[in-house]
Amino acid sequence: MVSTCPECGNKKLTRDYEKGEIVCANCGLIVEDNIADQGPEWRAFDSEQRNKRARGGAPIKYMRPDKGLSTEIDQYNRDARGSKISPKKLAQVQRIRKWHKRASIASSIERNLTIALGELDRIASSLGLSENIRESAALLYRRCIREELIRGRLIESVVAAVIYAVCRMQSIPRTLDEIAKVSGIEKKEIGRAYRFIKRELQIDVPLTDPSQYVPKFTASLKLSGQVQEKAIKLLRKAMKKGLISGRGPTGVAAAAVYIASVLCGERRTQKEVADVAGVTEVTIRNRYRELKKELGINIPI
DNA sequence: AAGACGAAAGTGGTTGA
DNA sequence: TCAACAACTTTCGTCTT
Repeated sequence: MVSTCPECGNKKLTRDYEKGEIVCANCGLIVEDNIADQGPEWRAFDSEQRNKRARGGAPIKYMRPDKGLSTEIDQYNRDARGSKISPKKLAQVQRIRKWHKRASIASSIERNLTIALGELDRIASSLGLSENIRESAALLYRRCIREELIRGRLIESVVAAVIYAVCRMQSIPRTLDEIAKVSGIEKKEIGRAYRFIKRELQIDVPLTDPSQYVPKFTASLKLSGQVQEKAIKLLRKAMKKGLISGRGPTGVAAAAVYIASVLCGERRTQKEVADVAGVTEVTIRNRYRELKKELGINIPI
């Protein structure tokens, strides 16, 4: 995300979520467009959701827990005139204080969930994830709250991490890059939150199988199903030879798709494949070299 | 002229002391 | 907390089609 105007160097940028633009407040240059609205999702599909969501309030970025919204009963045991209160009253005040605090905690969890579920829904929609995935993600997020893993972390980054984990567990992996793009959270941050919750909740997330990326790549490159099958077959063989451990799964998948496209006479350039896979040509070449060597593939021109 | 190839240097993250 | 390390990227020169 840009923070200064490239035109005049001004640091004051205005976000216009209606138009989806970030505008320099000084010179009016549109610094970025098509930005994601990070505000909450207001749609409600049933009465339970409506109760949770329709409460209104400011968009996420302005919503800081307790910022000027909550009250607290102070610690000085005085009444409004400043004189000490009786022991009997004192006990009552202490009781009230205790419950007041508990109630605020409960409502802060509520509030947290409201924001988180909205964000979850938004990200899931942008990524085109199924209802099933959303449910699992929501469940996992609730576990995070229960285990108090959110404290000190941005809600959004935990949500993004949860989605990343669930996608992998359900074998429809999304890259950290994709999630970073739609969530507006840095990849680094999501990865950190992901590792953290994985460790704390002791959840088992399987290694990403590169062939899971193949259909996505072949589709964006408009390659036939034949190429897709070929690529997956190549990956099967590669896996048996232990060629994929420690490698980025997208790079391996990209190389397989590239090779398959050549073998099937539907050649795509390395650059084209690299672009849809989100890796560089060099990486494709490196994986391609390894695959070629180990599998004894000879490329007919 | 465009694409493929690979060497070399740089980057960001993980790991183990 | 720091250094070593592997994977990946960037950049660039050369070769091939």
